[in-house]
Amino acid sequence: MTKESVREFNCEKELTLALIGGKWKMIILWHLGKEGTKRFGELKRMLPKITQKMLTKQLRELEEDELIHREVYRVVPPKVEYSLTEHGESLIPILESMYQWGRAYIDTVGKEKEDVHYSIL
Amino acid sequence: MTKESVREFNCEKELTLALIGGKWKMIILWHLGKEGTKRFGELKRMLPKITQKMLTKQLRELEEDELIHREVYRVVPPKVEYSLTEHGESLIPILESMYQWGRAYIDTVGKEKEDVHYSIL
DNA sequence: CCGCATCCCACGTGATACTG
DNA sequence: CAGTATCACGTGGGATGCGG
Repeated sequence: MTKESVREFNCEKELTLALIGGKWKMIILWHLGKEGTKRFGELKRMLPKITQKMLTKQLRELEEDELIHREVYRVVPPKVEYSLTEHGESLIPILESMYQWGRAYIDTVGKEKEDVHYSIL
Repeated sequence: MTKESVREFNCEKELTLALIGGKWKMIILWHLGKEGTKRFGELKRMLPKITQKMLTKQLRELEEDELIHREVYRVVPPKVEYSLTEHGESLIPILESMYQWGRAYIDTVGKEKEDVHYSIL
């Protein structure tokens, strides 16, 4: 992830998956895409169940991969804003497709299987 | 995954991610989508680095999620064929998008960062 | 307000050997 | 040929507390 790392994949789509596959990454990108620039605390409030450590980690990785931009304002109290980069923006249509595919899947498969429940928080 | 399970997600796209997120699932779906029905052994040969156990596990989960169909022929030696279901087919365009996004990403970001290497096997 | 350090556990994945 | 069964391990992720 940092210096001199090598990422191996069977196919380019696995690279894509690796970049958005973190537990909170898609939803972070989603919020930044739909609502624009957000402060750290705002994101934290939007994702009630995330811990500070995880939010920080996911944001750092997204930044490292150049999907989001991190703007630090040297003031007290500290203020940090996050926004999508061009690469991040270009990912939104894919997330949109995944969102719609998921909805359709629940509507059909979700109904027939009483033993599996999909809970959207 | 099996009986009386509950899957929790922040959003529908996380469900989609959960279904294709296994280490070998996308590439299995990809091959079945591009080349049609395949036998167990054929898939194994296409994914040289996968173990039998993992191939079996990924196939079982894909079947459980109704993305692929498993056809068993009661003959000796055994013969089992796998193919995409309708749900599986409908996923291919998304995989296609992810493939193309990954290619574009490597072409731009991949060039500028000498310290990270993306190796497509 | 934002982030780092530490400890810890669960789970996904892998290596290997055996079977109808 | 197409699977099970066992054992083992790394790491992604969670809880908690400190720091500038």
